[in-house]
Amino acid sequence: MNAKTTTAAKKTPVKKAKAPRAEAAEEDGTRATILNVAIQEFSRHGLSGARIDTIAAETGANKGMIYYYFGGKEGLYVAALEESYRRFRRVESEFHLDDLPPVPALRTIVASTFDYHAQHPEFIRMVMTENINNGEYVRKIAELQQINRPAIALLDRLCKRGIAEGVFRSDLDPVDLHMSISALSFYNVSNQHTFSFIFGRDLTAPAVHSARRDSVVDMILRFVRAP
Amino acid sequence: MNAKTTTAAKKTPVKKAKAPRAEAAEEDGTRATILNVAIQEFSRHGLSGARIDTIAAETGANKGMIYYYFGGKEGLYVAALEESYRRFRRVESEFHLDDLPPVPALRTIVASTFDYHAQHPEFIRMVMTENINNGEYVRKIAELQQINRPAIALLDRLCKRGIAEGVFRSDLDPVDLHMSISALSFYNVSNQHTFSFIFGRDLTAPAVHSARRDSVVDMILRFVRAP
Amino acid sequence: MNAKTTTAAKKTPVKKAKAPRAEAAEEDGTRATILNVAIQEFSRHGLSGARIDTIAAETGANKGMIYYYFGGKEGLYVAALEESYRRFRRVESEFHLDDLPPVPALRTIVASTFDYHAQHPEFIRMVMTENINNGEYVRKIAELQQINRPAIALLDRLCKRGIAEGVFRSDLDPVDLHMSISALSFYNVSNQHTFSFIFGRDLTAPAVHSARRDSVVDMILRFVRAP
Amino acid sequence: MNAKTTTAAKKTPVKKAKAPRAEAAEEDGTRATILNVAIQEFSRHGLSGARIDTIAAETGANKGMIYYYFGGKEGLYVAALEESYRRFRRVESEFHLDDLPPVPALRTIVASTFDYHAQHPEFIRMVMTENINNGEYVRKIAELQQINRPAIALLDRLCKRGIAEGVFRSDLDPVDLHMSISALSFYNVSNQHTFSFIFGRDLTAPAVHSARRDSVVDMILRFVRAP
DNA sequence: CATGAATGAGGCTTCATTCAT
DNA sequence: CATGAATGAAGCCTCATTCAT
Repeated sequence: MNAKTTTAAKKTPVKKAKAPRAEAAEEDGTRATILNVAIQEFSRHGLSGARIDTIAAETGANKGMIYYYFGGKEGLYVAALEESYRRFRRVESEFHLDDLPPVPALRTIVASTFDYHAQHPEFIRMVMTENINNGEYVRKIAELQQINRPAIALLDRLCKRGIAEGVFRSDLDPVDLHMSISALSFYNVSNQHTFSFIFGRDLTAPAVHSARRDSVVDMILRFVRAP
Repeated sequence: MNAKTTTAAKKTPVKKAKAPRAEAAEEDGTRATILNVAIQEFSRHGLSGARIDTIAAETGANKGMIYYYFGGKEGLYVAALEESYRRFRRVESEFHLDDLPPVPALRTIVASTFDYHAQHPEFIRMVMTENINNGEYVRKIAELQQINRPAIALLDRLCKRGIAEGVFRSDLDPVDLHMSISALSFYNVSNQHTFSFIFGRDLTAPAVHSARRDSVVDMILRFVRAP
Repeated sequence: MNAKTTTAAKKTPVKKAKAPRAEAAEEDGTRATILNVAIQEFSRHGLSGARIDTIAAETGANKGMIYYYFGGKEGLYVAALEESYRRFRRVESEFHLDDLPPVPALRTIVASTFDYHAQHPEFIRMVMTENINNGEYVRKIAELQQINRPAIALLDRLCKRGIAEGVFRSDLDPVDLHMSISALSFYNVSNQHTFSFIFGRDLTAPAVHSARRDSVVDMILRFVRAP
Repeated sequence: MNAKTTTAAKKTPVKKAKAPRAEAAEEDGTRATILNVAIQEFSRHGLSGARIDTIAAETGANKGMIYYYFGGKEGLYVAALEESYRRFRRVESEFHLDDLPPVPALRTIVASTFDYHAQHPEFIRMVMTENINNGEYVRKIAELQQINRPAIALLDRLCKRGIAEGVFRSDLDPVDLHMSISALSFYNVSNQHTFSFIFGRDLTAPAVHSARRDSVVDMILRFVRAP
């Protein structure tokens, strides 16, 4: 069900996930190269705008390899989407915030999340693309919930700690909080082109970026603070 | 040049904005019908995923009419994008908040904006699509800044009033505030498919929607409140 | 750029001159077949009148192959034009006139050139077509001057020899002479349809053809003869 | 049989040659304007390359007018072709050479013809185009032979006079002579683009033009001269 | 595994022509 | 006569996919 569930599923044998691949995909090898190039291409142009030819050309490999490893365009897209999420969420497991008091810890999370979004536009664009696709392909990634769980878990622990210490409001919902942090971080990247043009404020300029980050951190902190 | 950035733009007359059309485009007539259908198609599938044939078929008109009125796919896309913005922003001019105190006024703005985003996913998707396109086409819409100005102006007046009355912090930036409101409203629509799947929370469910709206309103109000 | 001067030439690889083709193009293989058919089609209908679909159909190959090998209609046209010149000029290198006295040698050249034009209307028509195109495409053929050099070189040697022997006028210009021979040979083919109709003289009739050839040979010989 | 003999002759009523037009077409009025523009367009791009839209646009009139006056693209093309011939041949009737001795008279004819060709590339291009069309449309112009008769008649009288005076060879054929003069004059215009590029000699440069004219005049005179 | 060649469906666009007013 | 709008056929080109080697 990985590749080729939608269109023209007639003849493809779909040898999925062949080759002794480790879970990490930044390894070398043809398969990994294709995946890296695919993430770039799909994030730049979306699913329909991406070109198999371009991916093959930039990979240096032959087009047949894409079909061999991923079964087709959609299979490759799903793999690229999954890998994007995987890389993006990997960072959260690297936070070690349990030694920090809740407020500085949250401050760190928000600021880091905000920055990390800006540093990974290809992930933001993959997610935008997938939402344009109505999430049709993301549903095929079985492990996706699991991949994203740590992000919520981290906030959950922090909320509990902050509430216990009396510095956070007691009615916080970690998912809701995660959503706010995500929204404020995501938008800055996802809408940067239209926003920049319309309001004449270049969101990638360092000063603008950090002012906005401060504002976002401030907003979140005011939101959670106990009355 | 607005339309026909691609091929053989030499001889095509591309009679843009023909026909005595009023600024409103919800009128009938072939041109208006095409535009309405195009907004649906582009917002559903993006620029590269949209199909001229589909638009023509659903319009009931001949495919050539698209070229007659809009010069080509890109010309039509730009027109659809502009019209989307125009319709979306039209609502703001209908707010009459000067009689309300600043806090209720802002509460109204945020809640309305949040709801209005949810009610107009085709606009959100157009903007997402255009950002996937790196804002390449939005730049061709000369009046866009002007179309969006009232949104800022409204907030600007409100901030000044709230600050004068001592109920808002004195360091508010209307554009920054607008951005936060937009981000929190936008994300709920733009990322609904991935978010729903990953966190198992259907953002379109009325209860979820209004809980989230309350949270967003709350967040904005806490943010602006004078200390 | 050779091929794809029109649309979206961004990503197209346009692998020109692929396949281990020898300089001769009358070989078989898809590429060669397309080229041969294209020469017929373009010479019959000109650039704008030629049909890619017709060429593909007569080739028996898939339409995509034309784009694969030649990048597009214009790329194919340029290749067909170049190949036409190449074939046409190949004959001159097969003359071995150095053993003949100047006058018979020139007589041979003129008569052969005249006949050769009549036997290769597709070349004449390609050249006409290209002149209708203002020579826009011929300029893209880097080797064209080189391809045509032998024709002048042959006449140059002959003129020098004739002058040295005192049988030719001393003020001959080989390029001018070439032009006269070409003009008189070319016109008979290029204008045959209009001329035939207007003056009721079928230039392809053997008797008419050879009478005209004699007249042309005579004209050139009288022109070069030493006083 | 003027317009619409070939394609899609289904429904067109073909109101040919309406409007009280004089034989001359340089008059003003919509019909004449269309014809003038059409000569330019067809001579520039050939029959298949010419665009009805372009002609209409440059005429300033509506496309329907072309159909009204000429029945369609082919009808207009035939009319443009006829008018081109008519204008081109008009000049010959203006020669008054009976007072000149045969040799100067012929010299005048050749030089004038040569120059006149260079001054009327649109005529040369119309004739090229029509030959690419295999003379399919020229046959529909009933008066064409008659239009071209004076050119031969002029030469015929001159040949007879020159022969009678003993200055011309006695075996001259006026049609053959006309053909030689035409060929040498025509080629300089018809093949100028390819020739210029290949041999690096700009045939439109005044010095090149007159040197070539001298050569052509010389060639014809040597050809006719009595032994 | 890897490659170059081939395929076919479908996409965007053009253009001569016609129609209603 | 004149116009703007409409039509439909056909044109060129792209692209995911497959195949033979």
